[in-house]
Amino acid sequence: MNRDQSTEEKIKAAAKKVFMTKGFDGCSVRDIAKEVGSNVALLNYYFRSKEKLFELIFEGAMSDFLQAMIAVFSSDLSLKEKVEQLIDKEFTFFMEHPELPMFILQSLHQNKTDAPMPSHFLEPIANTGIFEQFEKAKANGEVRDISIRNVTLLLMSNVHYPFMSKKLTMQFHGISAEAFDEDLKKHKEIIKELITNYLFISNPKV
Amino acid sequence: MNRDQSTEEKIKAAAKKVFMTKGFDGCSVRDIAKEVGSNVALLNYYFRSKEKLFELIFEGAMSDFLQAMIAVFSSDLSLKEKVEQLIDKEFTFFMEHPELPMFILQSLHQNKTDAPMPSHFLEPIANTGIFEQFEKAKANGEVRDISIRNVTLLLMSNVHYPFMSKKLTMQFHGISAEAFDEDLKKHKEIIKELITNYLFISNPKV
DNA sequence: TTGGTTTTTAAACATTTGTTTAAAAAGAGT
DNA sequence: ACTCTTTTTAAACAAATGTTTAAAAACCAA
Repeated sequence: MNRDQSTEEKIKAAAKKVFMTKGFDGCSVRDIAKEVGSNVALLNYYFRSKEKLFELIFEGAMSDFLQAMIAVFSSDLSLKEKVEQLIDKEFTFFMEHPELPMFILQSLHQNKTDAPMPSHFLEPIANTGIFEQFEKAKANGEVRDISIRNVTLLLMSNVHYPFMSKKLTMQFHGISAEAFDEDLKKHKEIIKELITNYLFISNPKV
Repeated sequence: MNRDQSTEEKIKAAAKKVFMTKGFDGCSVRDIAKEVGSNVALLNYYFRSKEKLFELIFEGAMSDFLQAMIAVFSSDLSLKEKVEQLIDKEFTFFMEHPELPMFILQSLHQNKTDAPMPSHFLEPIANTGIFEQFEKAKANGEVRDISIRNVTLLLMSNVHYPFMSKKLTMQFHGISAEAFDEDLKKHKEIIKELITNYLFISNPKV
């Protein structure tokens, strides 16, 4: 049957690279074929169309996007530790995949994937029990009275946006990519302190 | 010479609308012409090409983007008041132009405008004296020891991202647009408290 | 080798793309 | 009315687009 699994994978890798940097509308199937080093027809041989190929890449990206979250949430830590770990893990993850946040938001923005987010993305998160843990902590008075949705917005804003704003920020301040990466590290520490300080009621240890 | 100034303006308005929602790559000049209700040739008659028209729209958007900032910074307020006002003003501004942050970042991301940010965008901000005011407040001990670049990143993250993440957040939590807008308002209040609390050293008034 | 299947290719396809051309329509001054 | 300029249009252009076709190449079992 098969022997060379790598062709299909090569195409997916190339498609991911091209879609990520140029977006669905910003590239042609020939761009992807050139990246693969082969013919356009091959893409439609393995995947049925540009759209189908894109949906595959998008779903993979979305999956990656949520992985770090699930890994942290399903661990056996206190809420505060989870928040701190989440920020750390997401930052190291996005350091290696800095295009991801922009790709996800841009794709959703242009209705490039019309379907509502499939439940197999969201259920694993709910199944970690993070929501219950949060509500309990709120009832206990460990955590400020704030909705989980606002916590999410707060976290995502401070974790995703910096990676999306790289070019804007570099131009705005006239700094190099290296200087920006330094700012990123600093930002991570800032928001860790800032967010935990805000969310968690300081309980006098003594 | 002229009599009907409105044709050129109509095209610009249509182009703005279409470019904002679909992006440069996501639309054709015929889409814009249809929005205007006229011929494609007319676009190239007034503006020389799709790219030229886009650059015009982009510059206008970038200008709007920075207006609120300049207005607040050049006022005669304390730093803390300026931060609070900035958050308020930007939120009300983006409530009316929710597509702007995504449009700006997406355009920069795809090098759709290769040129570095022109100085006529940045100089007005520097000219408000906001940087000096900030450094002085830091020296006075009113403000935490943090770089202006990190303050900017913090503010932009929490002000811009929410408007970009609307679809993601709505799908993520399975909520309506109205519910999301409520979350937005709450978010604004949260970050006002959160950021000012973090930045400004509480000085005992008594 | 032979025959049959899978993979890869070059070429063609019908549309759509941004832009240009040339003519028609509208305006303005006389 | 007439002329000259400005504005608008329909049509055409070459190039690029996503997709399909049909044949070549590579592979594998006999």
